[in-house]
Amino acid sequence: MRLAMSTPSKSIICYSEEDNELRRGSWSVEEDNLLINYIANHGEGRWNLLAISSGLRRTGKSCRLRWLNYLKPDIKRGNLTSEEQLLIFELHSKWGNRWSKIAQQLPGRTDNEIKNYWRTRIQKQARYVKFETQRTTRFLEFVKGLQTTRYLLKAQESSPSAKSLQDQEIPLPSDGGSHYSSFGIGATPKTQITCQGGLSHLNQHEQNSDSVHNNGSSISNSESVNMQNMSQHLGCTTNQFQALDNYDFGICSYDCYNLDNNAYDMDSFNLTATVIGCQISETKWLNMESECSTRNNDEF
DNA sequence: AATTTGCCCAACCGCAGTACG
DNA sequence: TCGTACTGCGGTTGGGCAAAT
Repeated sequence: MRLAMSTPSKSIICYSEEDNELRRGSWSVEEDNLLINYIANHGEGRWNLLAISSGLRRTGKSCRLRWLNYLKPDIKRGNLTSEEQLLIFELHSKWGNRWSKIAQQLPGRTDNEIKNYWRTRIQKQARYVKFETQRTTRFLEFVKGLQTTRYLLKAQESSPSAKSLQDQEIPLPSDGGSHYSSFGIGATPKTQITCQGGLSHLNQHEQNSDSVHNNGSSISNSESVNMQNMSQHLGCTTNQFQALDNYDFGICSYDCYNLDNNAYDMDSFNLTATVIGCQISETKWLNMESECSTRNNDEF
């Protein structure tokens, strides 16, 4: 027989006194007191014996966990300080998900607490990076579109009989232009209008570039895209856009921090690092938490 | 005011290592 | 040496709560 039981923090489902089945879920105040008193008299350890002898209808594992993560007198409560957070980052960069080892370096903090902290912060971080990744992917698609446009221009130059560019249907990257419209560029059936903003830029570029760089196969460093122009297309300020280049989502910055050993949603980190290859400082990492939630609210 | 969504965190689960008979 | 029990660890789940809609 099961019944709902309330505790100071949450209601739980547990088993009634009539049966002898093990209890699960949240601990009651009475159970806590029982455990505290038992350990005060007999000490920690031998958890299975403790579970039986104390009269608690819990597993030894459950008793141990309750004691180590909650009842132990030296456990610290409250938010992690900035120093503790930085220490966690530093230790995690060294040891990865060795939570208990990390917790040993933070007196009063449990491995469970650190693990939870890491998980929630990393999830936020992953969402942030996904946002930037999407934006960056659109940017790269846009650049590819410019390359295609330039290729067609070259083709036109070498073939006087070719149709004028304004009359041509310019192939668009992947989904046929949705990326462009997502930049805030007018998405019209005449997709060349979409590309014209880039064309004027490219034409100017080509005047300044040598023939090697203008073979249509790549965009060289000297042909770096006009940042102001691109940031407008991307729907962000130039500073925001340039800031992307200052992020390194942990792959090699932060003490050669390696995200591959993280079990959480790290795909986006690696992807972004591959695409952007930029840098982020420690303080940016910490501060991005708030920025992330703001952006998510604004953009999604 | 009601409902939904997301965050936080306590607790559980499964596995691996160790101790012991 | 082997089997079993115990312990510890990392990953995951689920409920409460507050903010957002």
